[in-house]
This record gives sequence, structure tokens and C-alpha cells, in this order.
Amino acid sequence: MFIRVADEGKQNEETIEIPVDGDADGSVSLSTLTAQFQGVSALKYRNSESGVWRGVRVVDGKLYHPDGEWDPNAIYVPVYSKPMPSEIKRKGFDENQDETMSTSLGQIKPQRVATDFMINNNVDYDDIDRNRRCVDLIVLGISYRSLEDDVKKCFEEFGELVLCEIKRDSNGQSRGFGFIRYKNYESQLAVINKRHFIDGRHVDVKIPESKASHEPEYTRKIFITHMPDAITTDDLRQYFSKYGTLTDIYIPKPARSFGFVTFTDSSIVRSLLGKHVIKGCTVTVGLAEPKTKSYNINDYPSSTFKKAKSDHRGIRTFAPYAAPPPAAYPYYHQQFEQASNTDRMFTYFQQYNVSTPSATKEAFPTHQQSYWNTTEAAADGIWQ
DNA sequence: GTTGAGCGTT
Repeated sequence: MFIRVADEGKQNEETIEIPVDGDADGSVSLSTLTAQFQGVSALKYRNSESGVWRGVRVVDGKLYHPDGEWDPNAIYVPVYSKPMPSEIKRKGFDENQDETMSTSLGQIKPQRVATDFMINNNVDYDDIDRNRRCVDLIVLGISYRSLEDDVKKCFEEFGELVLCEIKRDSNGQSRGFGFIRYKNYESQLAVINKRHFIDGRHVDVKIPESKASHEPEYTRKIFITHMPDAITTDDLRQYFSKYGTLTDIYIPKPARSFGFVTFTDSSIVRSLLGKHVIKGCTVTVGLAEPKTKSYNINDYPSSTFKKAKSDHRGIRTFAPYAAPPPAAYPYYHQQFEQASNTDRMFTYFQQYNVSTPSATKEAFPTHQQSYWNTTEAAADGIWQ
């Protein structure tokens, strides 16, 4: 069986039939879809009764129809998150521009080939370029008695170093961390995310926060819970690296059933919220809270998870519920991307007959973004 | 069952 997919307003010229995996679970593979619609992250369709858009559920790279079966006559419309396909630079797109970058290590000519991964995950070349360069790497966990030479000896095994230093206080006492930098990017790839031993201590090498991203760390980080002890950092790396470039993986020792994975980019984070199956275990992915409570909310208006939670308690107090939610719960943010506003949220939730007294609107300051979705709302008893 | 150690200098 096939479903018909076309960009909005292009049903006449460019409707493409996409196969449904009938052997398995009747889902449509997101990668099959992205082969035809670059940059697509979900599908939507018009609800024939109400006329409003409905989102198709996306889980683990597969699209599931809310009613359990696809309508062969419907036209499904791709939902894109940024950037739009026309903005994805493919090989040849801007070949006449000189894109040679100057770095302290010489000239690097970036390759301009969009991989499937990049297209699927809306990774653009700026991300890749930034990530392909050698940067100073932070070395954490250095013994206080280790010297520069000890550190150097360990890391020279992987290639020529252009920097190796241990940070010290004004008395010359080691602070237990330092920085290294390689001449070649391959060496950087070889040491990062691996365990190293110096003077009987294991040390970690990471991209330092100052180089990781322009976005605050916690917006790029997921919080994984209900995680069995058997899941290791390697398992998390293997599983989550398909969604983006990782800058950090953390599992406390001894294990406490949770962990963190940090990406280079915050944009993938929202799409990962919910259940995932890793090594046969179902784990829950949530947002990481900021490590310090002293952040200024106005600095990061798009990342105020705690505020979003209290907003939705606001609804619960007011709303009587006339009807149960539909069979599936499309993510609000998959339809409307990142920036939200009160009016648009209320319009969206009206399709579920959630009563929205005007007083409730006051609980939604317009500068705040809501990350919560209808599944979470249902779990919290809004519609029970 | 549910939130992380530590991040500099030019």
C-alpha cells in the first residue's frame, strides 16, 4: 500500500506515493519519506470532520497514523522543521564560492556533501564545519600530582599535540584539569569519548563548554530516566548518536537509573522526548534542568521547562473536559516548531475540546515556550 | 526509582 504525500499547494504537480510497511506495523518510515522530502520531520493531514490539521505520530523514525490505518485517498503534507529543504546546501549549490576556511592549523577545504543523516536531522554545514575543526579539548580528572609531561605522554599516542597544559592556581597547585589540542582532526576524534589513564586515574577528554555551542548546555541536553544499570555510556552513544553529534554522555557512578546525553545542537532535543528502547529496555527521555538555579529566565525564553509545567497546572484547575482526546496525540511542537504563542496554542488545543476559559490565558505569558505535549497532558490527568 | 564534579586563555 502507498500513501500520497505532497507539499502544501503542490498536490497537482508533485504528489509522491510513499510505501507503507505493511509487513511490519503499518508504519511509514521517516527515512523513506526524507528521501523524497528533504528535511521533513513529520506529516500532517486535514481531519475530514473538523477540517483542522492533524499530526501523524512519529516514534523512533516511524510514522503512525492516529486512527491505525492510512487513508489511501488523503493527501498527507510534510511538516518541516528548520531549515526548509531549499535552504539545505547540497553539493554544487554554492560551489563557485570559496569556502576555504582559515584556521590556526592551516587551510581546510570542507567537503560539501549532504549525508542522509544531515538531511534527516536538519544538520547544516555550519554545524559540521564547526565540528570538524581541532579545538582545545578539556582534560578532566587529572591527578593533582600529574605533570604536563605525564599528560603529554598519554595523549601523544594519538597524534601530534600543539597544546598541553595543566591549569594551576596562583600557588602552582594543579586544579585537576587541563587542555590539549591536536594538530590533526583525526587525532581529536580518536581521543574524544574514550577513557584514558594517567597516574592511576581515569581522565575524560571533552569538547569544552566554551567551544561546544552558542546555546546553553542544558538546552542541548536530555535527561534519561528509568535506565537499567546494564545500559552503559557506550550504549547511549550508540543509540543517540544517530540523532546528532554528541558532546557529552554522563552516567553517575554508581549508577542511579538516570543519565545525560548532550548534543551540539538543541534542535533535536524536543523531538526525542518520550520513550525509547535501548538494548531492549524502555527508557524515558526528558529535558535536563539547568544545573544551577541562578539562571535568568529572560536570557533563554525558549527553554523554560519549569514554567511550562506550572502553566499546564493552570489549565487543569480551570478546565472541564467535554471529550476524550483522539487516539493519538500529535506533538504540538512538531506542527508549529519552536516559537509558540498563546493564541496559536489555544487554537491548536481546541481540536481536542479542551475548554479554555479566557482567564487561563493569563497563565501563558507570550514569551514562554511550551515543551509539553498532549501525551504528557493526558498522563498528567488533564483528560482523565 | 527522576537532575550531572570539575571548564581557560588568547
